[in-house]
Amino acid sequence: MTDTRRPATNANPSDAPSYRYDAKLANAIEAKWHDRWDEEHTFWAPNPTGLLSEGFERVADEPKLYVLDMFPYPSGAGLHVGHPLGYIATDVYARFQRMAGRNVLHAMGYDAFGLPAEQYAVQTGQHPRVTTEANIATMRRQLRALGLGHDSRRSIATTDVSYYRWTQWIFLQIFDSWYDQEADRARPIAELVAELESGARDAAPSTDGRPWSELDDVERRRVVDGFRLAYIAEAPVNWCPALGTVLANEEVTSEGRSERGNHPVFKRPLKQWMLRITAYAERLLADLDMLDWTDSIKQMQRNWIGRSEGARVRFPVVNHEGLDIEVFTTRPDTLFGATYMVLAPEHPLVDEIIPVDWPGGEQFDEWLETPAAWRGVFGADVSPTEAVTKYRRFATAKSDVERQVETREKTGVFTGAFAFNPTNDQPIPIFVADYVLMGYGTGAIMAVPAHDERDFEFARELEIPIVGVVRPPDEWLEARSLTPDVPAAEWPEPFVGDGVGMNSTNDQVSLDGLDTPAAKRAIGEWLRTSGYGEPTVNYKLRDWLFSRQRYWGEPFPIVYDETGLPVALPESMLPVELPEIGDFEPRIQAEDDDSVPEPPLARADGWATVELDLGDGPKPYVRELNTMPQWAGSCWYYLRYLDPTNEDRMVDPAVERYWMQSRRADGAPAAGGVDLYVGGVEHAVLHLLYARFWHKVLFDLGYVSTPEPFQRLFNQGMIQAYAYADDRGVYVEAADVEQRDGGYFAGTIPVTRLYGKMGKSLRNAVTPDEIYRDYGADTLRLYEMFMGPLDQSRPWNTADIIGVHRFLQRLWRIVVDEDTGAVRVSSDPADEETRKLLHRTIAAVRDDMATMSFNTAIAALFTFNNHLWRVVEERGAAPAEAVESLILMVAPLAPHVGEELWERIGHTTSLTYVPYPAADPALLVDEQVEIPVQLNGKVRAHVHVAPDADEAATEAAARADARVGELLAGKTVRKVVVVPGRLVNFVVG
RNA sequence: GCCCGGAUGGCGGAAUCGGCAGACGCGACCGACUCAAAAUCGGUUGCCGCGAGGCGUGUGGGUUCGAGUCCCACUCCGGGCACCA
Repeated sequence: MTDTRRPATNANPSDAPSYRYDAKLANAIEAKWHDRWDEEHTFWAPNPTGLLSEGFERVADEPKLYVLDMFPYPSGAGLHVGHPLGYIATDVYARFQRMAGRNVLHAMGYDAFGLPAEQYAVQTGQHPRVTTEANIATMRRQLRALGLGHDSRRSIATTDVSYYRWTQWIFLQIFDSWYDQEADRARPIAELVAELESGARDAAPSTDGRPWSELDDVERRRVVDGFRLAYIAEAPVNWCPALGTVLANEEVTSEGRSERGNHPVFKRPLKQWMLRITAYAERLLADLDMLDWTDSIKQMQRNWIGRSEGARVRFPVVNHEGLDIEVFTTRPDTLFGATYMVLAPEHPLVDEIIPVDWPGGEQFDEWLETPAAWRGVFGADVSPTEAVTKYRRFATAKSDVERQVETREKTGVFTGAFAFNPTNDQPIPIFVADYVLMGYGTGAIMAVPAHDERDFEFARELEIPIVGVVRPPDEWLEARSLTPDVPAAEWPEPFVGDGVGMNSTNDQVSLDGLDTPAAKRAIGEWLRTSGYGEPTVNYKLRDWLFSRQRYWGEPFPIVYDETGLPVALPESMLPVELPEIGDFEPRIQAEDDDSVPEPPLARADGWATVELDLGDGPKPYVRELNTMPQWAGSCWYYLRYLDPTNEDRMVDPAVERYWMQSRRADGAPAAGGVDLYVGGVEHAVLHLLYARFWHKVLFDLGYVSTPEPFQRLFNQGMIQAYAYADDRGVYVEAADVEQRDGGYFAGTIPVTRLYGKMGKSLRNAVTPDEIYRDYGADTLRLYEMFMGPLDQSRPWNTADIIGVHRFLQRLWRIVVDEDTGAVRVSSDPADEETRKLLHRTIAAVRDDMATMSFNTAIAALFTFNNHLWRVVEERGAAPAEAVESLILMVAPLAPHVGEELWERIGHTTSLTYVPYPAADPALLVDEQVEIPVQLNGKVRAHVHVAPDADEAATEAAARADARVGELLAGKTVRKVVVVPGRLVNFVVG
């Protein structure tokens, strides 16, 4: 196999026929049609109203279709052939749907804010705007060459001031909203203020019990700010010193490194903007059911949201009247078995509960002396405070990477304090251990070692009592050679499944004998009545950390007054333009530097502070100096495509309704507005979760009409490629590798073949430009669609391209004489065979195009193309009806050749809106079908029958066949299975 | 560890409901054209076997007249999550 050798398609062009479809001709045709489409505004999709409504009457009766790509980040690296796969697919689909009578909206924009542009700008010393615009121009040119049918009027970049003005506007809507739990939706903050003022809502829970009327202005603002969907919080955040910025949880890998750049990330407390995505956890989870997404993506979102049902339980701290430690547990039924508690090292209550000395003596009967192991490994003479302090230092010094790599041996230290197990008032010790995470639940747990792996391990380590409160099923015990009377402390491992309650009775409640679900209900009831807790639902999802210490992002439309509290700028002051500064470099910090990071915008002289009149006279204000994360702009671009020139609104409501009110395949109203969204699986949680969240806020506030943005999501696979490394493991340029003598060689150096992502790092990138040069864009399009199913990853193999190129050559040759350039199409009617094959092809291709099975659509077109070529060879020309249909069917896949041939056979207008061929059902049925005859399930003969022959007729036809007669001679037929139209099977003895 | 997805010729891949495995393309082989080669065109091509025939969809079992497709148990590969109480 010679993957990398370029077939000499045009090796000797001077010798080839003058009018052959080769790369040179293809390039000329393609350039011509790009210009024509631009001039004729071929792909402009009219809106029902507004500036882009010209020509709407033409499509007023057509159903709309909104096809969307995940818009690209315009990187400086340029494209390789893997990048446009999804764009080609959506273009083929959109072109097909236009011909099938839909008003199709398909546009392309650029997600242009963000880290890489800024880093590149820093490296080259140029302003990020300059490099970004250059990158966009390059990418536009490369994508234009593919002939993508986008409505160019709707192209936006998130960095356009006219775009991010509305990103800022949306942020203001989020800032000016709160989540009404009873109504289960976001509402304007003004309505909350009204409720607080009228007394309809009690401010007390957030003000130490003081009523609204007794609060001063600043206190009132604090209360209201505490409700907002966008709020400032001092919280442990992901700090990436190497990038000089904080990151969202979603941007940190499981190895505790930044997704961009793979730098270490540390937790540190910082004051940052947060968006209250957690308020939407349940809806983000539940509404997944309405979407046509793959199960795996839905599952990834479900896992990220991480819903679990359980209970909150409050444990009173011994000797601290009124102080409770609240925990979340999914197994409240094991509460009687809680023999200790654990707080996360960062838990705020740790400092409050630590006693001066280790408990001992008469203090507690059970704990005559604090065991040495509980005091930590820091020496026997340290105090509880010292032990905990040292342990905390030990825990935080471990980076997330180390926590990951280590064998997860449980470590921890006793705080010296106790809490009462509320079921029996027994004091249980409270530990600090880093196996409990501050970021989940309440940052504290009740530990039930008999029924939890981690607690069991920890309890074994520190010799803490293990009390079984769930009797395992007999099989579990038998598998471990245990009997029911063996105490849990002697089990080899904890029992974590469902069983039957035991040792769980007090004066008020008994779980003994109850199965686990019943026990959960009973203890939930008891918690509620006793006041110790209540059943609840907990989510892994955290609020979205929304500020970044970067230059190249959207400025917040926020200023701070003398109180230090945030003030939203009025809509009339938008946009807040990104100021020009000389030095946009982030301040990179050392890993141990814990000074407050300085955002680049702090260096914007004359901008960072500003005098404004926000209604109470001119006053000095300090601007918010952080910028928004890259995800902000990508959260709503699909809405701006709808109405990109609207200066008064984010999107006109009538336009929004027109494009976003959708129906599902079965005709039912869809939850999401975008009919088809195609993109890579890498955005499964980040972008797709954030965009759904923003959409739901906008839905609650009445700015969009659907609860979800994207009805159908399609994840295209990745184009991968072989890569080659020498014996040092260094990658060599894949294009230079040859296969010979059963091995691979770069020159004379033997190399080994590997397989992976296409790109610079593996030195195996193939660029679209080289494929245009050697074959043309239509060949590239066709090849990418023919490689395999769109949702699968598949290897690029340049050698295979020749196949689809030959297809186009043959198609061309059917219509155009290669030597003379003359068009040859016969006006004679097509023969029977051709017509039947044509209509069968139409039926198959239409079907496949609608389901995006482009690879099999192309296979069917190959077959028909080959047939028509034989007709041309036999008769000198192919019948016009067949040629026209073939051109129209190929056109969405290879639009330039399609248009050119369409024009050459005599049409003067683009085929973009010509109806896609429809199959005549009468031509799809055969007079005779050949069906197999099996003996004991093995095919032994074939017979011809009418397609509608019934069982008896089919069996009779089979028996009448001479070959079948021979086979059955002398055998006893025990059973005959007849599937009319499919087969006959004789079961013989 | 948990949750998804996948495994079919030399290669990419086809195969509605369980009903002729390998459509279509690449490659390979043979032939036409050519002084020759490339390009182009035509034919052959799952494996074993001269043939009759046999064997074949990751492995082992099962259901069925019939299994790539359904069920059970596994292997390997890819992706996601991971001390989530």
